[in-house]
Amino acid sequence: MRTPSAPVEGSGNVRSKATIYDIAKAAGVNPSTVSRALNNPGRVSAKTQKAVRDAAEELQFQMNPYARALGTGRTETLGLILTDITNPTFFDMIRAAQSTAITRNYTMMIAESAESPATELKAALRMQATVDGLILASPRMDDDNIRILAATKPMVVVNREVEGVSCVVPDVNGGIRAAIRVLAEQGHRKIAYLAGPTQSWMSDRRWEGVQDASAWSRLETVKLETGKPTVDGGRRVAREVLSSGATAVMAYNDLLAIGLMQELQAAGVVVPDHISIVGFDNIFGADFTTPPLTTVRSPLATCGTTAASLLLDKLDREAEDQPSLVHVDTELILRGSSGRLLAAAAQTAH
Amino acid sequence: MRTPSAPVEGSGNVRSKATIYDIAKAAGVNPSTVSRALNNPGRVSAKTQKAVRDAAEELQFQMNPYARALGTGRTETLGLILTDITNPTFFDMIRAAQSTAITRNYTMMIAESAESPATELKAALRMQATVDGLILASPRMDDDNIRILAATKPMVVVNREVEGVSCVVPDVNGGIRAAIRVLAEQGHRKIAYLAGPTQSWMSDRRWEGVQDASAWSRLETVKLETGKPTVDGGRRVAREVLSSGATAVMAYNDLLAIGLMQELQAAGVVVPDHISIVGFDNIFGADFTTPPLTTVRSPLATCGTTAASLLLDKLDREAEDQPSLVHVDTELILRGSSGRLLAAAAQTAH
DNA sequence: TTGTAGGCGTTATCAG
DNA sequence: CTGATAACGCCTACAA
Repeated sequence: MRTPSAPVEGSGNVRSKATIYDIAKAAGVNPSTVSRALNNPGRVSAKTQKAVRDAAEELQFQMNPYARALGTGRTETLGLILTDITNPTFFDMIRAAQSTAITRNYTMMIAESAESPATELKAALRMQATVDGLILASPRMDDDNIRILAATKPMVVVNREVEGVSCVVPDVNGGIRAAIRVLAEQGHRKIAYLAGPTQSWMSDRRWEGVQDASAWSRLETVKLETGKPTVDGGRRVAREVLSSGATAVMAYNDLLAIGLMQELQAAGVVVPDHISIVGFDNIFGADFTTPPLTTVRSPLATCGTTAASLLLDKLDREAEDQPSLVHVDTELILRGSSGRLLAAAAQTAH
Repeated sequence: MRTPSAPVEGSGNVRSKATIYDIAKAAGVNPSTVSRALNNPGRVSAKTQKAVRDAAEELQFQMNPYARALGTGRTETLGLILTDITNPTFFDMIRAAQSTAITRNYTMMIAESAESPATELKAALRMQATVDGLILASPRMDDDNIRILAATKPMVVVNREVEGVSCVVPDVNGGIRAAIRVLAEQGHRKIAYLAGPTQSWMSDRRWEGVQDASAWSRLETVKLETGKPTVDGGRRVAREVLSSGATAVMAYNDLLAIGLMQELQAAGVVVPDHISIVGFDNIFGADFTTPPLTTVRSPLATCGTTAASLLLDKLDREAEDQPSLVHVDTELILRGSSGRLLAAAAQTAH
């Protein structure tokens, strides 16, 4: 009826793939019983249970996830899509999401979009076929596409708010207000915001936050566009920062902030005496710089954990639950790259 | 014969899963023809081709990878297993591997072992069931297990040499010799090596390299054990470094080096006047420190690309090819954390 | 060039 | 409690 098809060597070559059929034969039961014994421990007699387990052990049985997925549609796999794997901003989140997934016996797949909405959508579509649920981190595609995806399979969005979809979003205003307040007290009057990618929802939120808080403190603001939100991108915008007349800079992320600081320092500008710099995210290495970087910490690790948990809960419930919106707080981490403006120095800088 | 089972709404609800059967119906052909049209473009008439493609497009067809995998055993997926996702050492490698995989239309899955040989083996076993091939980065399990895994499915090991398995390994000696030579010229006489994880093959190679090069330059060496190869691990070993009498330190990796430097500086030790510090890997942020970190650069990005290519080639060939061993060169990146030993300072330090 | 039929490994649904 | 049997979606001889 069923050909084992194994090119059997005489030796105890226990290589490769034993199926539940092999176990069934070894344990003297029916394949379906094996399946039950392995999955619903309790719905099978104790001795059968043991026989099956032993045989499985003996044959080094490894379930074939594809065969299972084909029937059940479930793969015990989560997908995580982000804009740039190498962006340290995501490290904590990846790690956190990964480990909570593992804890619940799920595997995680990662893909990146290279900041392109199209690539992102394609990656998401492809992943949808493979995973039980998806986490979209800082997605660049438009709301409608996100909702379409969310309608297909459970999904959680991080770092962006989308109507009708579960989201985990840092509330940037707390951290920003603290930062602006401090900058104002230190004598700054004009703040430059280094914008993130055009498609970035979060960059807009941060810019809004900066404007609001600045208005409150009667500070002037100016928005400077940048290319990619990387160290290099920060370097490139240094000249523009200098000519903007701003004495303090809030960057879309730490990478930009660090790049800017490096370039300014190379040009003889003293941080923070001439210009104060504040980043976002508190990435790994943000405290390695001289001076160490003042930054608004987004608890990305918390976001990762929360997102994964939310998603896994959805999967467990299997029900059409309400989309939830989780806000996590941000805080200012005051370090050396921001400080009181030295009037004399300020003049030198221009 | 086959129940579409779709709870068909009247509307144009194109949700979820269209199968080749749906396409077949829409295009007025047999499912097998659809399969052919989609996979072997050319073995089907032009007009059928078009009809099928159009229908697929229309129905937003997404192939079910599991169904395909079940039959063919191939999933177009690569697995990458590493010891610690958050270790920046791997970032470049992950990225490089990922993007070469994508280029060849493969997806990549990532898992981590938390530095534990047992976890690692388990993760590898689990992944084997899911992926077409595996990349093991800095594996901690023993050679035999690696060979067993490699016998099951195509595999490439990075950062370690295993007899009979394809490996991509940085040749540390070039970089180490350069480092030791410079240190010797700068007046150092005793070098401390901060060891990596006990299970780390690469840590042993680096220690050997340090010993060899030191012997050549008639320098004394001492090996100091550390806990986890992290910034924190580096901090913890600072006291021991001071009491070792060494004036220069080579750390297993940059993380350790940075942690050590931070702790020493906090204790008033001046780097490099009192103690020179050299790291390994040239991770992101290694040049953020003050002084910036001197380090032996391992071209991990190259390793990632090479490993992925090797693996994909294996998969293409499908043949039992010879295991290859690729060496990539390392180089010394001389920055500020190493330098001439100041005699006066040296005395102060003890 | 295209259709038919069987199988991939597992789970689910029925009987027994 | 356990056995038989039919899907799950796709691929691939083989036949037409």
